[in-house]
Amino acid sequence: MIQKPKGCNDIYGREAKIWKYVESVIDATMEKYNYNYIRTPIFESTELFHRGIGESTDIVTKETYDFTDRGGRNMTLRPEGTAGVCRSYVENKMYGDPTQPVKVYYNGTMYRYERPQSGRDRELTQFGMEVLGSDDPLSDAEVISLAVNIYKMLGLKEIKVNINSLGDKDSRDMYRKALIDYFKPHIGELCEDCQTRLEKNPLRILDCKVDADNELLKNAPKTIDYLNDESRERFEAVKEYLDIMQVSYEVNPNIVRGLDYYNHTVFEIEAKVEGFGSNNVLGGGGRYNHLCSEIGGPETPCIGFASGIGRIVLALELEKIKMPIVEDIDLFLMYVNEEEKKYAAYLAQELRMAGFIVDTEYTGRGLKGQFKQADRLNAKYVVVLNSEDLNNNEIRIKNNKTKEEEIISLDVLIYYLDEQLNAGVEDDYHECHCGNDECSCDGDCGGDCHCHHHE
RNA sequence: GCGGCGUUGGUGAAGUGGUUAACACGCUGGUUUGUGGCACCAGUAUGCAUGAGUUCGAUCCUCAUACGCCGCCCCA
Repeated sequence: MIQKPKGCNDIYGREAKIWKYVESVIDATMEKYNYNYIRTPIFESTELFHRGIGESTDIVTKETYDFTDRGGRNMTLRPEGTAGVCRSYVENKMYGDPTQPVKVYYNGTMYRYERPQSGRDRELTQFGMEVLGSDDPLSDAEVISLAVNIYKMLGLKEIKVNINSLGDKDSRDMYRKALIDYFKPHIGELCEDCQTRLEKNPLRILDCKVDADNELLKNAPKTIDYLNDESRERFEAVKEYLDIMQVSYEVNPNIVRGLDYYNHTVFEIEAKVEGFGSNNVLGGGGRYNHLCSEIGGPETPCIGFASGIGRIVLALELEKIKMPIVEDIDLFLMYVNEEEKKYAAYLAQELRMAGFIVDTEYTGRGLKGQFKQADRLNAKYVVVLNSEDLNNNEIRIKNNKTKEEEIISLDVLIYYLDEQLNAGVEDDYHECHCGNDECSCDGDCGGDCHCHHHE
């Protein structure tokens, strides 16, 4: 049997409906913040990622899907979204648009050649946003608040923002040096991995799980202490805007992010979810003021965020969060003989065009099997087509919940269905997903609740 | 890239070196020749991830490969 490639997934059925719902919330929230959808290629020149992300880490050298196309060009399946967006910004000269900054969001598949494990696939779907062309701390705060609000609109509770600042290039270099100086005399007390990290990527030692309880780590120099005045003021401004926007956060000096291109603000957002394990980070991002110039564009200050949709879907399911997913149909059309089947074909079309969700029988089941099928599909109404009725211009329609059957004129079928189906529409149709326990909208906000502003 | 464990019908799964691979759900048909969801009856894997080997004989033992889960590395 042909199997799907390692680390890839088929998403279908109920899970697919959850995905579409999550994506619809993302779209709606992005729209409110005035971020425009952008689609960039799934593969790009290998060079884009090498220059953008940096050669230093393992990431680019061995963890991407590289291939040579028939023209001999070196291509790479995108491992993340930011580089492609920056390339597009530069190539399309968006820096010339009068409406700076450029605010965009994407949602697409990324590819990483890694050994799959919990919460980590080779093909994954991420959404993210980027603000290109602003160094204003307000844009940092806005990106963070937007990310938080998407999670909240989805109904996730206990969202925690961890924020840190790496400072500008000077601050970062100073800090890196300070870290090496600090750890070097104690190198023997670190785990094996950290000993190699010391030269390669000293910042990551702070993230180490093995040495997490090591006193050495707890007393290590903090990025914040090495910020120069300008960087420090900038970080304070970001935090102030977050306060004003009523986004709660925690300064966590161990957040460093893996990539070279980050500076100033870096952050990760985690959710406390039962069953999520230690790997509970939903997404993260940061400021990257030099990436655009690195790939040949003008120096452009940017900030962005990215988050895996698969993990969000998993979190929603684990938390058993109610979602407005349609899992039933309006009407199931049943028939027995060929004449009735033909009428079913005609009627299904008519009703669908009139706006109803209609299904019928395609596998030759008997009437008994068709009733079972109607139940499996959660049909609200069933119709058993009958030649005699049809000759009398009549049709039997049965409420599949109350089991009451009525014989009505074919001419009023659409009107009848419309009336019946919309009768109970006032019921608890919308669940409020603002994520605020104190919310008083009682679900009548139509999914459009802004009550989290009153927290 | 390294390591541990796993893979049995549509599904959940039991099982054993030896002839018919349990049980349950589901599905199909019948009892009921066009109004079901109950009940009863019947049918439903020449097949136990794939390939090779050991053996008189392999789903079971060995090895390899693929995929999965979980760690490590790395984490965008």
